[in-house]
Amino acid sequence: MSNFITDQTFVRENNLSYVLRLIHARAPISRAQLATVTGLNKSTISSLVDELIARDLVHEAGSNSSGAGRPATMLEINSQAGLIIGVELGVDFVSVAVTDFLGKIMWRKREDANPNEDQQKMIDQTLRIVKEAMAAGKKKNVSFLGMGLATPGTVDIKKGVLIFAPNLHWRNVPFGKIFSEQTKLKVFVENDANAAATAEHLFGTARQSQDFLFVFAGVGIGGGLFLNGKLYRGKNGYAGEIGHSPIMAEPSQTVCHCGNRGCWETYANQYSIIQRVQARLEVKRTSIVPKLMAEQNSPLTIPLIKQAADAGDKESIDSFTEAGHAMGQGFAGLINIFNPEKIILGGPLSIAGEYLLPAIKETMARHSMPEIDQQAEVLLSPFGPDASLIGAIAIVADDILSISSAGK
Amino acid sequence: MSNFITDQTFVRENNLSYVLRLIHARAPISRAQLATVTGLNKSTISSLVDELIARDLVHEAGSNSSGAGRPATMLEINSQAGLIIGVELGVDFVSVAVTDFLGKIMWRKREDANPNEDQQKMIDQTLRIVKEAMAAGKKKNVSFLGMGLATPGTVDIKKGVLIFAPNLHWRNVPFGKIFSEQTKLKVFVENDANAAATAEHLFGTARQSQDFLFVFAGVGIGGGLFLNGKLYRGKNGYAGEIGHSPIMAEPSQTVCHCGNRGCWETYANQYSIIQRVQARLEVKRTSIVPKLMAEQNSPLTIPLIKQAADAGDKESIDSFTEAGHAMGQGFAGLINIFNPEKIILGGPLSIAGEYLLPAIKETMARHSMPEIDQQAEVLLSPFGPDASLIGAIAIVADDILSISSAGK
DNA sequence: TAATTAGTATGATGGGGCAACAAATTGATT
DNA sequence: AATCAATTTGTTGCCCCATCATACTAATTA
Repeated sequence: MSNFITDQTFVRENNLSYVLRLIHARAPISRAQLATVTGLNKSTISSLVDELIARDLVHEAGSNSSGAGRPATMLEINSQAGLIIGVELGVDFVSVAVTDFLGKIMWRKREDANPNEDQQKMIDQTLRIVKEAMAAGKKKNVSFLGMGLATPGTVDIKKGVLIFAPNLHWRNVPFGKIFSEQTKLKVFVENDANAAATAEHLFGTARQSQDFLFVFAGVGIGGGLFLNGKLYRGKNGYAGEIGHSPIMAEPSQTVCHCGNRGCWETYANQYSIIQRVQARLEVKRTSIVPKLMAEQNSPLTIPLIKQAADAGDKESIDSFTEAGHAMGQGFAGLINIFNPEKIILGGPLSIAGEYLLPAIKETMARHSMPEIDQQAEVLLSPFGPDASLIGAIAIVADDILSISSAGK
Repeated sequence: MSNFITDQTFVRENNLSYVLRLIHARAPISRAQLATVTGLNKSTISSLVDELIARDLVHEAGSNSSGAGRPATMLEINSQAGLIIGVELGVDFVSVAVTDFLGKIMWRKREDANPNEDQQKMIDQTLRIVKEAMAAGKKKNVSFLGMGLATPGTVDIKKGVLIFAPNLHWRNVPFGKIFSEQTKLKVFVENDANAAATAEHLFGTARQSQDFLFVFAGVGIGGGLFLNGKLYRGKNGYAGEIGHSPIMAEPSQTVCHCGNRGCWETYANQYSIIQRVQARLEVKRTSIVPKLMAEQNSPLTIPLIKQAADAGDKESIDSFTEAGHAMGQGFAGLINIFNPEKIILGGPLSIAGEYLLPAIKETMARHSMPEIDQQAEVLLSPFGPDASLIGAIAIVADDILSISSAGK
């Protein structure tokens, strides 16, 4: 306690937010149950709920008579409180989605993109899709609550500026300003892994968790650290660069794009898997991978390897398993450091979760302290490769659930 | 915001605590300055300060007239608020200290001990020294505020029970119960690295820091994680086992006592340094280390190697440097993950800080992402090998600074 | 003596707590 | 079938006590 000054306004907003989040996490729930769970007086709960209903964030939804006594009026989040636009700027694509307040997708679109070509072009492309999304949303008679944008790299969330995205080769892009001017919406910008972690907390497998890690595996490996019940960002918002911890998974050490050797992510990112498959193909010719590539006129990609693995291709399965072991080594280190309730794997690589997870768990168990390992659950994100897109939605929803627009 | 319910009592206690900590960190300070810094109304500050003075935690200390206007009455912590007993249970020693409320040592004693021999014997030994300490403290006319105990291993701080200390081979020791029965004091039990981190936050080099790491280097390497302004303990209080992250510092991988190979601490703990010196001695005979060992009739220890290094002994200096590089590799990983304001090195090994630090910084810079590294400061704990002993004091002081005895 | 800064006193506003009450149901009794 | 007690839900009115705003007193300098 005691990192900030409080007053009665804080008490009110804090309790409003607490109750609102409880309803979000445990709906349907009655006023009486809320009073029991929070320890607040029944009359206080009534007053808080009245205000939430007046704000159109909550509504009553029938009554529930179980046993003797007056039946309870159940409360739930008003999914029609407004629409949310989420944008994920990936390394080679743009995804946009429109959801209701509960994260249910109403509309979505994904386009390939090339950030290396021209920054302005990619921003224009994104703007165009966002405007399509808004047009689609306007057909419902509900207003927009805001827009969220998730991107790899470090972000100044207060200013809404992307500071530096190594994989995009972008620096100092004022996304918040650009998109709020064009959409007239409140725009939130967040790191992709942090956004995904928020999505798990609000909509996914970490709704009750205070301490969990989200591992975003794709071109690189990024981490969203949810600690003591909130995102941990570190001094400058750089926290979570878990991919660059030095580990030794194999004798040969690939040079990481960060310039070092032995970075964990060089053994476990999507490129490492493609390389593993390529290396196997040179030795062994029975794999169905070349055939699939020819049929689909496609380069060697993770979805294609996954497809091959599903068809029983040993080279593909083995490559995933190998990468899974490398991942597990990193997970072990994380578990020793954080003693989290959960580690959730998401991002593009997570589509191969069924092949990665057993290897991850095996190596993790071998390399982490037994007392800690027994406590930690490893899970696949229910949002898979869309984790950060849903994350972009989640950071908007989270702001509203916080009540106080001043944040913190 | 919004991890807990609040009410007016919370507001009062929180603000009392906030103001008390401000006075602790920035004394001497006036009411007017407190009002400016906190943003609270002048009358509110007056009321809070009155209560702190009534509780004997703060007192007025002269006035300070700078420029025009009525001179300010300066406030400071009442160092005579009471005495604190701190106990550090090390792997092969027991240290006890008595300090005033500001952590100033009034009395201290250290004895060798052997935890492998007999747990009860070591507890009895500790109790004996604690009673000596209390007798010494009673000569002043001030009462005791409480007792803190720092120990390696995982701790249930609510119950005051040591859950498991691998280095001591102890399990489920109810220190809180044992010592509070014998001393009639409120007893706090905490992990050694967490305690040391608290000491840095209250009395040391991290008084203004919200996000910093304490690295306790000795028999093992443990970490105290101070994140978002408070200690992070993880799901079961196991967080901070940073020593068991798998890294590759050298080709040969020593087996760690945790059973794995390649753990960071096996390359950087005190035993690794002793081994490095021993290996060098076999090759080269000019070192003064054997002479020192003979003169002092001492085995090869870190203090002895430090002594040799101070006398210019190349083998000793090189051994420290080599271990420093291994440490730096681990530090780099930590900085990438946490983006902390500071990393503070303490514990037995820190007496060789002047030899370790340059190597640490060099390797750290090479293995961490440049943007992050430039932000992180690496420091030696001002308490050196006593970091956890002062930490035991600090956890008692911290509880009092929290005002609310219900904690949180 | 005016200007300036420090600290205090008083009443206002509005949080949550408490206790009595009203509302809506079940189920046993008549 | 009608009634009444028991039970649970939710509301109302009053209280306590946070901080705030304002006006005040206090102590210094120029």
